[in-house]
Amino acid sequence: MSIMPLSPLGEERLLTSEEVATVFHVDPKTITRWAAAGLIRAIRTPGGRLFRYRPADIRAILSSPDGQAEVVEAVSA
Amino acid sequence: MSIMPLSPLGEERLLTSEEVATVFHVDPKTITRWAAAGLIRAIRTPGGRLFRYRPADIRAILSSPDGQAEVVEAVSA
DNA sequence: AAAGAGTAGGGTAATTGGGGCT
DNA sequence: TCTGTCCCAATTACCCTACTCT
Repeated sequence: MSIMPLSPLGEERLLTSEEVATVFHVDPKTITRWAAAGLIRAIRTPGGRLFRYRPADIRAILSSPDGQAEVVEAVSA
Repeated sequence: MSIMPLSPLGEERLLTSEEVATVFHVDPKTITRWAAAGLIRAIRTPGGRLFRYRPADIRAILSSPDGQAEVVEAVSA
């Protein structure tokens, strides 16, 4: 998988838990934990099984010293 | 360079306290102290327990004669 | 439709960071 | 003052299984 810049909708391709885990250098399980705990915004696939993440949200966390990326919007629920 | 794979966001993977400790040949605890004291920039995981560091920041410190790497926002993507 | 790959969930052990002390 | 080690609590990592996605 290479660099697929944008999705057909013109947005950046969503990241998988494993990809986000790679960024933070943590276990993929930890990412799903953060998502489940509402610590990071996640998008659930219609099947309800998978978590996907917006690159912008991840970058926001990386830019925050506290890792507290303001959850601008409450998680879907 | 480029032996180190880039993360899905196009950045280098973050380093753990232990990895940074290895670089400086000190105890990991010392690294977290530096981070807590603001001597080196650190990114906390959303879980709030772990510290992660940008390779670029560490390199900056290593390149600085006094080890005084400005804590400025080095990266602006 | 079937098979293979990938990912989330559960449970438990290990690691990490905070505070205190040397 | 700064660093390393001890104890403790919370988070994180690794095991296996079940279900989804391609």
